[in-house]
Amino acid sequence: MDNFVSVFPYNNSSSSTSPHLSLNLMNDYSYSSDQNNTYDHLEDDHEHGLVEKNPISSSEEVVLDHVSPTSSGLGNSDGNDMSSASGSRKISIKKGEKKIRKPKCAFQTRSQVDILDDGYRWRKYGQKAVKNNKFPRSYYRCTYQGCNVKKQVQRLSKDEGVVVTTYEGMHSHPIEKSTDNFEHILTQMQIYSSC
DNA sequence: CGTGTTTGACCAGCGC
DNA sequence: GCGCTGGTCAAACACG
Repeated sequence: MDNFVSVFPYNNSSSSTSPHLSLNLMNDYSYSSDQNNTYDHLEDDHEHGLVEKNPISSSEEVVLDHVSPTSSGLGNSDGNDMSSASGSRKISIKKGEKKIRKPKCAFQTRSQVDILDDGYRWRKYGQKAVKNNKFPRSYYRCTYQGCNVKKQVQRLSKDEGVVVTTYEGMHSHPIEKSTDNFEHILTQMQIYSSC
């Protein structure tokens, strides 16, 4: 099966497959554990006018959700401090020091498959059942040496056709295999967002 | 044999 | 303090 991926706009009004490509990008670095439906709020954000439209070309459209990133973005995203080869799992956070959350980019795609072939090589390192969602969330990490980009993939239970992909970090290396559409999308993500 | 997946366990944060 | 939840680890396993 080949990866049919149609990225769709948030407005469900145009749920019929539109010929043009539209990407919904959410800069989401601040969700916490009380956010049961992690991404449900994003639709609301869309209505709150947080969306910038950045028409890239005649055939593609990027819809950005900007949630005021604290840091200046993922410019130094290769500094994913999570990966300590020394066995300590979590980041140790000093007292009184606020937890630094990595900016995340999340976007929804309407896809038959969960895994988007974005040209990078990913290794799955976990899967968890998510509250209020009958589909599990999968955790992937880029296998490129020194690249600690992570992504989470989750299918919405209220719309099984929708896959939410959350990227954390930015790749410090070129795409390994070219996939035209996604390469474009990722490039735009890196340009237009601070993710 | 190298690479990727599965899955149970572990840990930390948060709310009550 | 306790339980719930999300995120990660790592051993076992599968596959080309």
